[in-house]
Amino acid sequence: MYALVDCNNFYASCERVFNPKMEGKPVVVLSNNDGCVIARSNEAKEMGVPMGAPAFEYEKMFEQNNVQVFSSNYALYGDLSDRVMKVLSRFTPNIEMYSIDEAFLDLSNFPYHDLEKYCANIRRTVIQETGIPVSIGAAATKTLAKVANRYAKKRKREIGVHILNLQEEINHALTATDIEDVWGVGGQYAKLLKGTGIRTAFEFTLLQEEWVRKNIHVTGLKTLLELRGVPCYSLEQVPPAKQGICTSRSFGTLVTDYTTLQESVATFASRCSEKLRKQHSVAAMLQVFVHTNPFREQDPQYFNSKSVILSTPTNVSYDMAKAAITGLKMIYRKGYNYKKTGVMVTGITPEQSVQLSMFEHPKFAKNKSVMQSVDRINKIMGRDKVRLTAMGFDRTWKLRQEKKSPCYTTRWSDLLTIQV
DNA sequence: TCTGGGGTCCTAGGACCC
DNA sequence: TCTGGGGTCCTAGGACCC
Repeated sequence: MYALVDCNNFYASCERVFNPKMEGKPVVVLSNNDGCVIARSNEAKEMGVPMGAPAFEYEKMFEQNNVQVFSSNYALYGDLSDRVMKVLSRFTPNIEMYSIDEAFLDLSNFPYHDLEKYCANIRRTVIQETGIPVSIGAAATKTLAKVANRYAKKRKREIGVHILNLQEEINHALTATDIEDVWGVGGQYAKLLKGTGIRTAFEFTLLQEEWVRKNIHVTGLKTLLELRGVPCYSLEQVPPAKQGICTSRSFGTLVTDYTTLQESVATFASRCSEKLRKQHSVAAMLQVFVHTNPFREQDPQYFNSKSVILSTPTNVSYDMAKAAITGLKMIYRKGYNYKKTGVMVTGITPEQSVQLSMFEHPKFAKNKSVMQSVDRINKIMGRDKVRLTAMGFDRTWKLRQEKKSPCYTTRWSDLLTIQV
């Protein structure tokens, strides 16, 4: 049996932990740049705020209904996520941290008649020790555990736990699940399936395997089998090494000049290098992209990207920033309002197994110790305390974040004070 | 009239997830 | 005026190899 533990309305719940006045009130959290709604409390959902809603369209509605609005605070969410995962790890050694707010637990070794109690205990402990409410669904496959979790969240809100074990119960839950709510079925396939008369997860399980294989490919077939109780996905306790790493941002204001774009691109390249060093790997290729704002239809639009091959795979900030700037120079065009740039690195391999370039003088040891020192200083003194000049110092392109809550758990100056 | 067979690697595009 | 960011997998097609 797999259990899926999913934090309820995670970002919204995080905002409430240190601000209990918001209990029972509508809360929404916005994406970077305060752009879209990416998390909603139940109250906000019930008021009809859709996922992904542009914040500016709902500004009045938020005001009229006293909705608490927050910019996203990833330092806070990341830290609370770690705490939740730590609590879960006490209940089983076999855990897969699937996303910032979800974990699969392998409960195969637990006697089946205790499962409901055991899950209820997990749920109680998490909320008591972290303040984050969770829902738990358990079943024989991951996809069915997802179904069970959704069922627990929607129909058993008070209990918050649902176990799918008997075929009768499974069929009932599958019938109550719309096809577009199945894990692995997105908008496009849901449309296709509805076109052929399939509306629920249960109806989907009755389809022929060949048809699914042909029209929704092997991923669809795996979903079908998982819903029938045949496990196709196992627990991934050790996250596989990343194949690509990307850092990109939309700008708070539109950018037209080359220098500012270059500063942003150098910053993102440096950030990618940090991420690579953190996982002890190097990248062989770097891609830089720029684009204008597609929502401003009156503006001339420009999307472009350029790949740069790194002669020797690297994770050294200045090498990568240099490559990114080389690429940017090739695609920069005057006369556009740029909205977003980004840097992506691929061809990722372990640091220890780098193939040296035939024509380059090996200066690995030196670069490595410089980077290690920079990382160490920045860890103690704060991000970008030591930085590349190319990154600039003004950050005129920075994010808009007007409603960010304090970093209650990761910054001394933001520590909550209580007056008695 | 006829034109081999069996591969790999890379990229782009489309689907999906949170 | 204002519309996020970071990933995965699969397939098809082209270029290449012997």
